[in-house]
Amino acid sequence: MPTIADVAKRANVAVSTVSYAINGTRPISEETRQRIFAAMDELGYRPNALARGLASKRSRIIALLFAAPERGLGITELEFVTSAADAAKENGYHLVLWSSEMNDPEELRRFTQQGLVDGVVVMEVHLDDNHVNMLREISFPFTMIGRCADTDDISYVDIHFEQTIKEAVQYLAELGHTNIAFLNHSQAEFDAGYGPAVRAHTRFAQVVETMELTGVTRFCRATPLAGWEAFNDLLTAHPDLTALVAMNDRTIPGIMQAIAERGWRIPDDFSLMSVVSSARAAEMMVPPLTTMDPPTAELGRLGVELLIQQLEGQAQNASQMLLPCRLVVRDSSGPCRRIQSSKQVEDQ
Amino acid sequence: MPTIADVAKRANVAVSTVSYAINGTRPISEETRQRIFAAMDELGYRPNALARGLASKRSRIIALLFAAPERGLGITELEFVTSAADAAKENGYHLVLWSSEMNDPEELRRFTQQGLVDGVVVMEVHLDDNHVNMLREISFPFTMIGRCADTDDISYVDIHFEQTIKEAVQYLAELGHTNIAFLNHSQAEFDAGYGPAVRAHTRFAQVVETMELTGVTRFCRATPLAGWEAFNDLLTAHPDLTALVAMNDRTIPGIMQAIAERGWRIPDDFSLMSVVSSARAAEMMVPPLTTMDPPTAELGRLGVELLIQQLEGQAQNASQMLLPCRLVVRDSSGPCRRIQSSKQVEDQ
DNA sequence: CTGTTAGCGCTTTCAG
DNA sequence: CTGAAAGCGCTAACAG
Repeated sequence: MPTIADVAKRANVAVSTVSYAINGTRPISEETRQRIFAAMDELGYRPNALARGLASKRSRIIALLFAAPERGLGITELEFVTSAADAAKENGYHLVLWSSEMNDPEELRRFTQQGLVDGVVVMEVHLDDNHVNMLREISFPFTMIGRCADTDDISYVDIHFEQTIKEAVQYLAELGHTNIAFLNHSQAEFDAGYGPAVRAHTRFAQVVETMELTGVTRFCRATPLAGWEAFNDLLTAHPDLTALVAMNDRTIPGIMQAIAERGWRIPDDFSLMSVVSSARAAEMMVPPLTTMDPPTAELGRLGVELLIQQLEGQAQNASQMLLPCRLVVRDSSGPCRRIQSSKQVEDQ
Repeated sequence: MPTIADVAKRANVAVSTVSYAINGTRPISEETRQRIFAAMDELGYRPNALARGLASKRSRIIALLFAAPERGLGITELEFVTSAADAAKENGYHLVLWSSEMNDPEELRRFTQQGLVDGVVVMEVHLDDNHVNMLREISFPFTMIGRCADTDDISYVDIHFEQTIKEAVQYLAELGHTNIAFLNHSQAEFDAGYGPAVRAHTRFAQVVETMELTGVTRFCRATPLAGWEAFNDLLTAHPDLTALVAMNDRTIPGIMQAIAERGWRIPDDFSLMSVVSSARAAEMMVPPLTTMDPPTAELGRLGVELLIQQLEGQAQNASQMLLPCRLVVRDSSGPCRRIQSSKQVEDQ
């Protein structure tokens, strides 16, 4: 493997000149530039990433703090990873995965202190987040996909949950639904201050109140069985429900089954939709699920791009962006005939 | 950030002694060892990964070549990534993601020549694989999750497709099915020499022949719609089919719908199962899908562990392992009543 | 058992 | 516009 010295020798220049030519850090006459690049080509030279990083104190490596959520990883998380990796590569960075059951923030500190990475992108952020607190304390550069409660001076991208929940409820209301259930993440995740769970919870209550609808909320673990139980509980307590909004599509098969067991049809007798749910999952359902599709690829990409901007000093102050989910109407939602017809019965 | 020199000074030893103490490369008297580690603790010293790598010519970083398959990424791929990351961390390595639309193997060469990573784990391997050929040509250390046609001197872990297909067919045969369809990956993937598609194809033909069953094979893209079409085509041409084995669970919802549209019930009128399909996906179906569950976590873990063994010279020769999938009977498979009853009609 | 020192391959002052 | 040389922080001979 040829080194920069080999290139310098062959081009009849000093190593520093080669370095400047490569990095464009200093003007180089066109002629010597040509000579240098010719030499590099002929030798098949590639700068050594480690040496470069050691000397410049910038490794051009960033880490994705890839913490598995309590509910397990899904396609959404996968898309963060792939889009983050692509974005890093396009910007000339490498992406390392810090797959942490690092629930110990000390481990995160040790990792950052190895000098391997220039910054980290944190995902699965809680309102009061150990990892975020750690990084802040040691002033290590980072951005979030998601956000904690106190976001002063931190760059992040997150889903606009407030708007997402509102649009979902509004959509159902326009179809004529007035009794709507909201199936959140698990109680454990809510209690742990998991951002999406908390924000959506609060927002749903606000929205139904403002719109003068009847809303009921329930927590639910991310399994079909939990969905089945939750649905039956909800309908026992609130038989007038005609629609349900779920935070997690993993509950949906159980819900669909519970609906089928009542002899009901979707969406004629009951409407179902999921928020922050990947199109891929939605299209695996029968019938395909109406969802608010999250911009997963953009979130992953922006997470790393904001970090890189910050590392390269192009960012004066923190950029904070909230991205909307997009309503995609598929076949699981529509006007409700069940309650309408029973109302007609009452009216007679 | 303290350096090794600071530690040496504080412990009253030479830097090399500190280095040897850290790496255990040379015997150190217990007393000085103590002094050194005390000094490290007091200073909060962390060895610099870049410097260490540069000096030792071993970065302790490996890459996962994370090529997106034509059919898109699924939970199986996600599990490779997370288990690979965990395994790397447990062995003191970092894992970088080389998310390649690197269909250009030259890009892979450039990446390896940067001296950043000690080796790479390749996934989504084709029988004649550009990436593998490239790595071989430049003698860069690597292992495969999957395998190419010529595996001389290459370590790999792969699913034992031959056994998996056989067990799946055997299971269905024991339930009394004699007319069985096999829904492979897409024609494009087969033609590209994608290992699983080719091996499963060949094996299915063998197995039905040996067992004196009637088998029909069809390629199918990884979407519910393609599954729907494929199923209808198959049953038009072969009305006696009573069971289907699918290579990709993304086709299943379409198949289930097609079955429902005929007024048939699963599994009474038709049995369905998927091979090399994650439990997570299987449990999202209604009814839950019988599958041959692949050992995804082991595959990811072994992929990196074999690589690390090779890098650390503990591997004399290539280790090649084939792991079985595990039959998990859920609710989509059983004896067929449809054909039995029509046979009875004939018998009368 | 421990110390000295020459690199690893590059960046970046400092000097011209 | 270009060179010389001093590191970056660590490992691994080499020398005792």
